Amino acid sequence: MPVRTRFAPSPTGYLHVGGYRTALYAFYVARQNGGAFILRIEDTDRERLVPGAVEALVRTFARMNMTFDEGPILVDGALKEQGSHGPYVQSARVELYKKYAQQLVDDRRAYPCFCSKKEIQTRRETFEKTGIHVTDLCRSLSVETGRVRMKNESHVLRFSWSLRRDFVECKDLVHGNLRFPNTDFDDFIILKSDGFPTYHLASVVDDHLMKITHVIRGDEWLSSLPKHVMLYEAFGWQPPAFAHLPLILNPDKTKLSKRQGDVAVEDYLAKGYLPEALENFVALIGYNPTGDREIYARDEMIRLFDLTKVNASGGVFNLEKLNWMNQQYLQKKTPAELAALGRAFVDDGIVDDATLEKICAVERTRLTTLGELPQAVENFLAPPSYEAPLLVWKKADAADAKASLDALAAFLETQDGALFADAKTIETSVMSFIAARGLKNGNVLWPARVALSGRAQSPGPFEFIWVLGKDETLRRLRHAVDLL
RNA sequence: GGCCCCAUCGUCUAAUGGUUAGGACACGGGCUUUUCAAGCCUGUAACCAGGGUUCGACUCCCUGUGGGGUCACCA
Repeated sequence: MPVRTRFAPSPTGYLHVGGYRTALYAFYVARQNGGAFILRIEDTDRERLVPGAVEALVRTFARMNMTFDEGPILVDGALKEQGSHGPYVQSARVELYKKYAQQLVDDRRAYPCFCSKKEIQTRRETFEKTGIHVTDLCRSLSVETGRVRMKNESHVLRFSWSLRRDFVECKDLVHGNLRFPNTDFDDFIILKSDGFPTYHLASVVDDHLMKITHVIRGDEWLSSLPKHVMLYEAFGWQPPAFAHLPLILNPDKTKLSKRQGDVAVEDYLAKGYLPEALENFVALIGYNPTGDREIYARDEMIRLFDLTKVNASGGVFNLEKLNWMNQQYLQKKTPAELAALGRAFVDDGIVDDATLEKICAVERTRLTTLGELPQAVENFLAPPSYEAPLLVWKKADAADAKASLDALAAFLETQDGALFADAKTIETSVMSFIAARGLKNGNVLWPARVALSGRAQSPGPFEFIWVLGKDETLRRLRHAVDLL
């Protein structure tokens, strides 16, 4: 049987990193087995519809270079569907859920309940106060009564939890075998009074109909697993394999939330994290194929991934490590690649392509995210502003600094364009100039760097000369001489 | 509170009964050096506790403790 996995989010308008990792693992499993990876939209909560959310989600996955084999896709900006198991948006499947819910009613595994929300609420409060469980009154209604009242009374459909055994046994790929005491479950709702299904019914029906082989989802669903197992049993369907993934946590170990930082993939993209770095990082929360390495290409992950080796415990989202990871990926890019990627962050009215590429070449080891590029550009292009004493190297004095800068400027003045071709050539020339004059490296290079950058800490002078070009270099050098 | 899940350095993890408990981030030191980065070398740092099982437990079992999740006509 071909492997089929799905990512089934409710459309909230952004992709939570926890959901993203779930999708990623499902993607790995599907790709590893040559199976299908499916996107299904769970929009059965009509009160929480977010306009445009599906489009946004599809675009985000595209930015993350993840493609679905089935599900909603964007064609010329319009939402379409691909795949032969659709529709893939649950709101378009309501009749299907009604049909299956009715089947359960016919089989006496579900029944209509006419209690109002208020009544239920009252019962719940009574239970909390007294410990006396008064529930499921409608279960004892006769089939005939139920059928009659259904015609003109508002009602929901409840699953009839039958107490035929002490435990519900469940299997999970990451947690192993689980058993839940049967006594804890009430008759949960499968079809709401607005005719829409609840998650439990919809996901079970869809996963079955869409021939999903591995249900991969977050740990927050673990406690409702028995409900789903019972639903499969009531329908007489073979349940898929389940894998409940550990939660991604805030630094304080609670479920990752907006309150404590960015939770959306879109946020990290906007800050200039590379998709492949984010993927690598997120994949490693809860799982590491070898344990002695951190950088894995996607192909490698697909090859090595093993659901049964996913950690059972939650993992903190460690921003420091993401930063390191992103830097690693940034350093592997060529200057041209960085410049192309960086264009999204720096307007071309501010810097031309050639200069941006030079700046990228120089800043490569200093960038944590692409979002820092504008500041880097600014640091190169804005006229330096500093106090004259900064120009003086700790082992020299002002007079020496002035003489050194003067000599350097004079030397560069005489050079033609060839010397300015690249930072390495500039370095070679300037270093031999320093040696020929019997000068000391620090005495020349420190003041030169400050004159060019205006800062105590910055990229080196040769890199500045290269980026700025001959004219601007000389201008800044002479300005420094004047200051001294 | 009921039920469920979880428990290795501060953090992410490796280890599937026998290791000086390994790697990575962060942090400290050093090298390189014109500064800052990057790079290289290196240091500090962990098996939650108590009982078992076993010749031998981080690994298996029990209990406790701690943390988390979930208890909706939300997913």
